[in-house]
Amino acid sequence: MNSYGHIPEATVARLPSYLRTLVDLAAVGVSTVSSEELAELSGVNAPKLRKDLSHLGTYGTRGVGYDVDYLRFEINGALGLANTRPVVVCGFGNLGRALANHTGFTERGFPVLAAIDTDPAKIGHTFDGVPVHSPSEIPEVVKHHLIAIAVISTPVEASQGAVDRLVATGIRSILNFSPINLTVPADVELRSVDLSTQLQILGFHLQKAVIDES
Amino acid sequence: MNSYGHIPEATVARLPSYLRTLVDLAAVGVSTVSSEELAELSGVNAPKLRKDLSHLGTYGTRGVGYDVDYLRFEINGALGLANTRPVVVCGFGNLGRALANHTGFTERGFPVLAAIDTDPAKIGHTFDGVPVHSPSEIPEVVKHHLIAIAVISTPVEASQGAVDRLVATGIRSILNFSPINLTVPADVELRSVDLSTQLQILGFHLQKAVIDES
DNA sequence: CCCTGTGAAAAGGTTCACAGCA
DNA sequence: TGCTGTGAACCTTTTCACAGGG
Repeated sequence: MNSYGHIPEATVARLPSYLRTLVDLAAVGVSTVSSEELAELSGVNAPKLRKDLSHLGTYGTRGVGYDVDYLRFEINGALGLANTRPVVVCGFGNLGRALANHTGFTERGFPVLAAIDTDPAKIGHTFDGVPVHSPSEIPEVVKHHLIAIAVISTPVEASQGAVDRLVATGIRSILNFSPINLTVPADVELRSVDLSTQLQILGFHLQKAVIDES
Repeated sequence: MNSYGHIPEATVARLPSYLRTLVDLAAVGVSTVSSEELAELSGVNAPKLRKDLSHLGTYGTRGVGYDVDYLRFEINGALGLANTRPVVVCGFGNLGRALANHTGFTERGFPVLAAIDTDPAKIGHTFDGVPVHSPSEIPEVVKHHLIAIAVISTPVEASQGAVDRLVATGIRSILNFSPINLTVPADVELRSVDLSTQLQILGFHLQKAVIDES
């Protein structure tokens, strides 16, 4: 029942990285870690890490550091990972299949329990344990698997339609990989990851480096 | 030779989205667009869009709006997309293959010209036009294809090693998809996209919504 | 003495109202 | 009049220095 006060968005975005580092440390048998070490391994600076953790509570021991298992438990709780969130993948092409197979999803409490695709050759079959359904079956699939989150990996032409169907069945969390700006009601949380956008940002800095040299 | 002054990072991150919208508008035959429309279609508000564009230059016409083709040309130039940047994909598993096939990469000037993998069954073969090489061939591959950017889609255990090899051959732009915090020299730009991090952020807000209701 | 937790300052980003040009 | 471009206010995030408990 801890409500964790108010955690800034920038902090929330970094918590998964800290959690990953803590899991790795625990696997290697480390039981205590300083903010300096944890920050270094997580790719941030120490004051930022401490400020981030201070928003969750005071889980460290002055003069010592943080207990790996305890901090791990607390971040896990803050992120709501105590609960498993079943996921449906919409669009079972190359990317969709890669995502459905992504072990990191299941490992972190986001099992992909079903996929949606329009290809009759795929519908009704199961690939790597993931059953493929037609778009018309979305309501049943969502209800049956208690789906909490939808991943969009359809071609761009199909993504807005898929989102509309999902929203109509009550889905309120969507992770979009198709390169298009989707429209959702205000109470639906949509996060978009455009793979080429990342390359374009890298491209910008490459070019800037050349200009700066001249 | 336009150096574009100094463009804030937050603006750079949004330019690809504006560019995408402009390309779509041009495809539908729209030749002029207001900041209000362009912002709406790009998923931002109008003042933010105008402020972003003001960092590139004054490309609009007061009382009228922006010329779609001209603005598209300018953003393209600002992002350095006038040049093609050949890409190598390291780790040719499910995700690597999906990325290598991703049409958005080639369309936006980032052709995937080669892949690297340790699997002897893949090395020496070509999949969907992408030749697969062994890690030891990285220097030759980079030189031969004038590779500018590397994408990491290896298992976590292999990613730091792959990055080290790439950096040694002179690669200075890396897009990492493996869920681990990689270490690179200060002059190498590393961007990381952890797919499960995005789900965890969605999970956080899901949980918060439940708490807020109580 | 060591390392965490935090207030205060600085930097970066967003919003707004409106000046100014077509 | 209409819509862009921008200075100023506001908010968020980061940084820093150090207070304070083990």
